[in-house]
Amino acid sequence: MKALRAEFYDRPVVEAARDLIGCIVERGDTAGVIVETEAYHESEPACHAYIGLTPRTSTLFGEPGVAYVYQSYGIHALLNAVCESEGVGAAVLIRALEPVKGIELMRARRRVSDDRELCSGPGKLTQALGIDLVQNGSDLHSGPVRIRARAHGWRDPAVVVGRRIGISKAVELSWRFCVAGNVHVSRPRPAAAPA
DNA sequence: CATGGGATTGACT
DNA sequence: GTCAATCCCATGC
Repeated sequence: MKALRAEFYDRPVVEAARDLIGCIVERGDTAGVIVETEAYHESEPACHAYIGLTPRTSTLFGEPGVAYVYQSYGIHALLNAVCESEGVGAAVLIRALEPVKGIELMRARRRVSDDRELCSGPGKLTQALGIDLVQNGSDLHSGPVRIRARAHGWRDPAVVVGRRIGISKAVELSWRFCVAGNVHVSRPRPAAAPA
């Protein structure tokens, strides 16, 4: 299982968001399969890069294949994968994982009784994997946070497309991608894929 | 330097 | 369903 190279991320961010579904995020002894993503691009106002290059957004405008980690609501760290060419502000928000490795450690960090609560949200999964602002700007190919290619059984996942969550601008864009019917997707869960 | 707004979560009614 | 927690950073005086 190989970590994804920078070329994977150096293309339209919506394509990368769709194709990251089924890939694996690994951090130390913990790992999970990506089951939910959202795309953000400097051309639309919901993206942090919309305002232009600032100290906060400099990671977004940097090299593709790098982690953009920022603090939300003062409490949560949110993990993104920087996409498109250097100089273009775009990233994929990792919104949910299906835990596959280090589940005991995740339980200890999250302190929840239901395993569906371990990684079913962007702030939950960073807590479960021990990701914080220190990892902002780190390389997703060499670690400490790595994203690996799809494993067997995830080569062609059923993906549901919908509107992004928790934003007030550019809500009409259908840039959210979820694995159909997966219980580890965050709420609100999208409708099942049409037959 | 002071202010205000979140790409959320968890506790509570 | 409602709502507070809590802090980085962009903006404005």
